[in-house]
This record gives sequence, C-alpha cells and structure tokens, in this order.
Amino acid sequence: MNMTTAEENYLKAIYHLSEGGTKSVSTNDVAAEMKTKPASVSDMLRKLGDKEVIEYRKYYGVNITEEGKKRALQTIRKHRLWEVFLVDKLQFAWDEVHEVAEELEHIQSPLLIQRLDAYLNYPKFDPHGDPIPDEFGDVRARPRVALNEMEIDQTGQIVAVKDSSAAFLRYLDKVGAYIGARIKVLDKVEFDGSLEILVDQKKTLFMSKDVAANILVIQS
Amino acid sequence: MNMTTAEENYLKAIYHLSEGGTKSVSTNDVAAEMKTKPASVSDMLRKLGDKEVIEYRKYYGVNITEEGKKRALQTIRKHRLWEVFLVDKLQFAWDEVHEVAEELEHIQSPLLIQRLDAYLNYPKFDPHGDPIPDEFGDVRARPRVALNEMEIDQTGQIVAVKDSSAAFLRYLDKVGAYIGARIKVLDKVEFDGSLEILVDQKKTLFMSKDVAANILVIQS
DNA sequence: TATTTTATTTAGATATATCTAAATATATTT
DNA sequence: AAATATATTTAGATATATCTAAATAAAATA
Ligand SMILES: [Mn+2]
Ligand SMILES: [Mn+2]
Ligand SMILES: [Mn+2]
Ligand SMILES: [Mn+2]
Repeated sequence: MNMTTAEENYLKAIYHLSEGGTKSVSTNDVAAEMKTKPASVSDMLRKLGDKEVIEYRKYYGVNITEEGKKRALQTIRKHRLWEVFLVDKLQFAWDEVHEVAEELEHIQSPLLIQRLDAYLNYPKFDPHGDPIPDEFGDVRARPRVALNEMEIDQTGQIVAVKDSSAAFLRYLDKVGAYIGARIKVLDKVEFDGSLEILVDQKKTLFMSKDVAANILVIQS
Repeated sequence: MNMTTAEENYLKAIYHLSEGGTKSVSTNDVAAEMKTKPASVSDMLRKLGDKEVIEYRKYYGVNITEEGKKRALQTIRKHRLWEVFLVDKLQFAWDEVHEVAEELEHIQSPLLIQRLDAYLNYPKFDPHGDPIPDEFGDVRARPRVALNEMEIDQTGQIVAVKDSSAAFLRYLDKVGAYIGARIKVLDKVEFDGSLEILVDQKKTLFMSKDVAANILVIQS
C-alpha cells in the first residue's frame, strides 16, 4: 500500500505531535503543524484511517497505529539520513538542510537509502542531534535535559535543539553554541531564569531562559 | 514561474523528441513517450503553451521555445548529475539509476545541485555517456567518430549515419543497429577491416568496413 | 441544565493530472 | 474530389489535495 507525499507528511506530523505515538492528536493541532485548514485535515484523516495507519474517531482526534508508526519512522529515517548527507558531504550549514530533506525524504528507493546509510557510515544522529531510526524503526534515544533545567556547575554536551527553525539555528551559530559543544552552567539568574554558560572551556555566553529551554543537553 | 513535476517530465520528453529543439513534435509522439493518452497530452500542451515553454498550434504539434529549452536542460542536468552520484558514490549499476534519477531530478534546490556538481568534481558525462549541461544549459557535445575508426574494446553510442538511403537504413534495421544504440567493438579483422560489434550489451553483429564507415558514434 | 463558545465535520468549489468516448480536423487513398 | 483512415481535440468522469462557508458536535460557562 503506497502513500502519497502529502500522506507521508501528515503521518510524520501526527507521529511527532503524538510524541512517538503515546498521545492522541486533534484535528486543529494537525492543521497548525501542517499549515493547512482543519477542513483539509478532516479529509486527510479519513483517508489515513482507511489505510489503517491511524485510528480515527470523528470529533475525538486520532491515534497512530503500529503500522503508521513504522511508516512514519521510515520517513523520519530518510529525512535525517539526507540531512547528514547534506551537512557531511555537501557542506550545507545545519540551518540549510531541513527544506531540502523535506523533499528528499519522499524519494522511493529502499536500495538508495540502504546505500546512503552505508555511505554515511551508519550515522546514529542527524545534524540537529536527533536520533536516526534503523531500518526496523528502532531508535536509540539518549536521555536529554533542557539546558534551562540544569543547575550551576553542572556540565554536559549540546545534542539537540527543540526549535530547529533557521532563525534559531542561525542565532546559535552566531553566539557559538552548536551540536556537540561541551558546556558548563556558570550562573543562573533567579529573577528571569537566564543563564551564563561556558562553551568548550573557553567562551562565555549569556542566554535567556527561553533560548535555554530550546537547547537539549546530555549531562556528564 | 514554477513548474510541477508532471510539467517538467513532459517538457523534458518534448525536448528529447524534438532532438534538442530542432524538430516539431506531435501529440501522439508525446503520448507514446510519456505513456499517457493523447487526450491527456492535449491538455498538458495547452498548459505548457500558456506558460510559453512551448509554442503550440492545435493539430500541428509543438515546438519548444528558448525558455523551454533552458528549463528542459536544467532538468536534464539534474537527472544526469544524480545518475553520476548514484554510480560513483553509491555503487549503483548503470542500469539501476534511471528510475531514481527520474524522481531526484525534481528536487528544487539550486544550492543542492551546485554543491552536488562540485562534490562529483564537475562531471561532463553521465554513466550512459550522455553529456551533462552546465548551469547555463550549455552542452559540450563529444566529437563523432566513424565506427570503423574505433579500436577494440572502445564503447559508444550510434548517433547518426552518413548514408541515409532507404537501403542502408533497412539494412541497419535488419541487423539491429539503430540511432541511439549503445555499442562496443569486440573485434576488428585486420585483413578486410570488418568489425564484430556488441549492441546494447546483448546482441553481437558483424559488419563490413564500408558499413561501419557510414555509422557515426560518440565515444564514452 | 441551558446557553454560549470552540472544535470539527460536511458541502461545495478550485486546481492538477489523468482517463474513456465522442466529435472533429487533417491526411491519405481511391 | 469524395471517401476513408488517422490524428487530435473536446466533453465529461475520476482521483488527489486544497480552500471557504455553513452545519453540527462537543466542551465550557453561566
Ligand atoms: Mn516532506
Ligand atoms: Mn533534523
Ligand atoms: Mn522525472
Ligand atoms: Mn543517463
């Protein structure tokens, strides 16, 4: 059973909104995520329900099925492998890859993805620090904490961002934060929750609580 | 002015059928090439005519415009660069790349193609020996050589005949040589200059020096 | 609980890309 | 030149993916 590009995009959105299939998702949430109207979403949900990749009860939102989860993870796998390709091989900046990967993820060729994976040396994480599911859809996630929740003197490594908009990524580049950076919390201002961070044992930078909340860290 | 994937595929087909824009093309020829019905083609020709990438006169076929040629060549450039990528980097066989390239050629990202070109070291020919247009649509055609002048083990593609008499063309038809055929010189007899040729990786045929002298090949 | 607000669905429209069958224009043959 | 054959277009249908506006169901509030 083949899916169109639109169906794959919707299913991926539902997977993300449901936080990996653990929550049910409303029509309006999908419409916001997909930047379409709720009426269009209702139509698409009926179609995805017919294909049994989601369970759809009118007026009560949707839950993704096991089959749907498997398919969403395949699309996510392709998206993230292409992102690695663009950054590692074609010297794209990490904030330039998302749009293109959004198209490349729909290319239909299992052989292509298998070969690409090998060519990239079986990467486990994409340029934004997000894990790449294996061909069976298995993901090895690292426990991550938002930077704003860390305490003074705690250390760790930036592994992902919650907001991967180009604007946010460019801001991080500018201040010198990046995936893989070793950080230490030097100070936290109680008044507004802003932080002072040491990056790579040499550079100090200040950031608001809002920014820190969008940076994910594995602690060390 | 953006074009859909379907429009790009039709335009590319028209470009090829018109032999680079030199001939006009009939509705039925396009339908055969695209494996669609003439009625569908009529619809699409009207649309492409409105976009001024072809000149369309009802009942008299189409001619591609300069703008159309430029766009077709960009799609062809992308197709062939992706084919090089698949063969050179991902170890695809030459006969496995076409379908995937047919999808990849529609990815919209000038940066991607510019970087891919550099990454592949600015290749001038694709895995089938076809020339890759540069970013301005310029194609450096390879010099043609008469088949009798080729050496053993050299390969190429039949692109033209010197003698286009009906008798000669009938003879070529009969033995299975034709414009576009991929050939390889298997053997050359010193005594009379006759050749043993492999056609399309499968069929062997013998021809006299006189016949070979009338067949033009671009080498690959 | 009745009313109001919000969320969601349905109805009907537009746009793309395809098809089959019928109509018609052009080309070929007698 | 008329008849026939072929090529092409048009008309009307189906499928996908979107929209706006109206209808309606569910949730929140009074
Ligand atoms: Mn996508
Ligand atoms: Mn990513
Ligand atoms: Mn194509
Ligand atoms: Mn090729």
